[in-house]
Amino acid sequence: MTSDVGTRRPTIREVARLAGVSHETVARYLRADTRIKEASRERIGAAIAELGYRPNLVARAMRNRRTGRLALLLPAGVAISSLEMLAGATDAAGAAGYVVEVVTLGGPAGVRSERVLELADSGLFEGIVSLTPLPAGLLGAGATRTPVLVAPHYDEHMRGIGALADASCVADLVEQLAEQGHTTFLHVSGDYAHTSARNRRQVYLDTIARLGLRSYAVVDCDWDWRRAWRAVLDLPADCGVTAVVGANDKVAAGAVRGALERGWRVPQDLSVTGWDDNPLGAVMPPSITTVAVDHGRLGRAAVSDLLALLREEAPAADERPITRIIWRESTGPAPR
Amino acid sequence: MTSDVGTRRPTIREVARLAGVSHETVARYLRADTRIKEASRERIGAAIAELGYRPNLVARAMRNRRTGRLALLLPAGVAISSLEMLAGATDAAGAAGYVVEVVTLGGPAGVRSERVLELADSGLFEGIVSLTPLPAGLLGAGATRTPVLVAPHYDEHMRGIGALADASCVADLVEQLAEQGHTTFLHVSGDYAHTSARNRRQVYLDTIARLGLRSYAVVDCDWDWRRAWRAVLDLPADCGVTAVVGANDKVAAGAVRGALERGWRVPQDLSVTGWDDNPLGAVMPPSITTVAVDHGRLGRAAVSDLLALLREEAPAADERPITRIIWRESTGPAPR
DNA sequence: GAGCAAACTATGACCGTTCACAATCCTCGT
DNA sequence: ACGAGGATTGTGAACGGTCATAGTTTGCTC
Repeated sequence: MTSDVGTRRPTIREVARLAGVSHETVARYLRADTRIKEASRERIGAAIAELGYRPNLVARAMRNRRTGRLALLLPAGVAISSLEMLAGATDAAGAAGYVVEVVTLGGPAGVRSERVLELADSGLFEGIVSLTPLPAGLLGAGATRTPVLVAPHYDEHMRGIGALADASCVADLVEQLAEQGHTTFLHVSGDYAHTSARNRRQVYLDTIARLGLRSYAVVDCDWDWRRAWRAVLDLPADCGVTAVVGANDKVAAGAVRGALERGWRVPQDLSVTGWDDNPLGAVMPPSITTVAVDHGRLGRAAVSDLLALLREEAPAADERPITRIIWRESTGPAPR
Repeated sequence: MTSDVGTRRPTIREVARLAGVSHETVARYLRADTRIKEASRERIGAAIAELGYRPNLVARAMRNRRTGRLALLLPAGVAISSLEMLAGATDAAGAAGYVVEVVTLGGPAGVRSERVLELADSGLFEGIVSLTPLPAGLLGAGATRTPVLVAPHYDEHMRGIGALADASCVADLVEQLAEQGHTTFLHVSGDYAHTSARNRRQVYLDTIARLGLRSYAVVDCDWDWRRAWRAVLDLPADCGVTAVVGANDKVAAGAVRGALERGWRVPQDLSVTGWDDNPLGAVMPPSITTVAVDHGRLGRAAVSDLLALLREEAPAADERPITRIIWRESTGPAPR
């Protein structure tokens, strides 16, 4: 096979000339058309091998309007929170014969919208999944000529919302702790600019109220473990708090650290829960009870929904919860 | 602006007709050619706005052979180890006006090579960065018509090699611990199928030998924290080990857990080091001394090198180390 | 107001594939 | 030997831009 960097690639017509057939017959060969004489088939195959021919997908896409590619939009400057989500998305796309392109969108909102429109009309993609919200105008019927699906998992700053901010597990956590005798709780929170942080606090407060429990305080930690640490260190000895609900594993670990530093045992004197299932949380002494979020499934679902949109089918409903509590050493029965 | 999903997009010629100029003048307008009369410019701008015209990048790429896209190859089924690396790659590409497409390659080696060739000749990409090694045949001069750069950071199973497996920091760790009086060490290792695990062990052993220190044992932990935990629990009381070098944060945390469980204090009785800078490692009591690896820079460098290849420039050398030790509470002077 | 260069604009081919349709080649039955 | 009709193949026009080149205006000088 002859080929060199920079050399013009052989075209379907050159293959055809070498094989002694018309270019269209070669095209038929390439699309595995069965109605080709065995003799032609062999000559074409030989010609392709000899020239090292490979189809030009750009030309094909131009004629076809089928590119086999989906775009995954991310706001620039903010890392996607989860690789699993990306992996899930590429998996789902791959299974359907699509390839995913990760495109980052930079600049102010106006510029970003403009780029989305460009992408949607670029002919490069059959569909677009955006992990960041888009201006309403872009989504109205007919605003773009390519289906655009906004995955309802992140806000414009890639802060989890929707399913990612679903805090219902907090209710389970509090309920189960209450069953183990805990009555006075403390919540160490995330940054309230994050919907997930707000929701966790709210469900915490609601559940406390619903079950007639007591919340000693909600500490605004801004995801910063030092504040959770400080808060636990500063708890009055008679505050009665026996359980801390953390907005994520980091603040939970901060709370654990504070407790240990003042001589409290975890969980004998204080139970602590986290969120995110950081792998180290399973190892550190004590290992941390946490909530695992199935990001991979969210990614797969986003792409599946887009593909459904492309095929004009109804999106597949998936009622399974994407969060799941993992009970570990940091929680136990209330003292006494 | 009139536009509907599925509607054919307006072409440059329709814009030209509406503006009363030739299609080529519109093309000049689009490429910001300055030599256009103000009057024409205005009419063209108005026509573009009215029709909602946006250029078809596929058609442009076909004529141009310039797509502005780079492919980033990953073996399917293996999650990329680091988002930062991906973020770095897209950053570097974005800065140069390119967009990165993440393509996963599945199947056995033969099929994968074939897909790489297809991609290289597809006309879709101006260059390809592969994070997984490719068969030697694909890389020889002229095997493909598109530059392919294999980033030397991962092996075929996405296990870190090259810079990612650089274990030279282990020498620094051991040296500094020796300066603090430590003489007898233990290494809790990773899976030796990983070059990084092998290198860390080797540099550990070499440094121990070079400095005339003693290695009590190398424990084959396979990245499993339970084995590190067990190993520390089972250390004879008189073994003399005062420092544990862990192949990553998880086994390090396992070692810490083992030490605490048998009543040893960390770092007063036992110093422990990890690797990877897991964020929880900074919080857990004691916080873990670790090695941070700058994945983002590796991603940026891979793309920069590819772009240099495209421009036929020499790749920019960057001699800064990508690893950096972060000293934390889990290490301290040797006891007594 | 003719002459000329510079500024601007138009024309038609071309990139590599697929599509729609037309043409040719066989294989039979009669 | 001939026509029918299926099997196979060929032809030329699209797709929507850019390139190369040629053509038309315009502005200026004398």
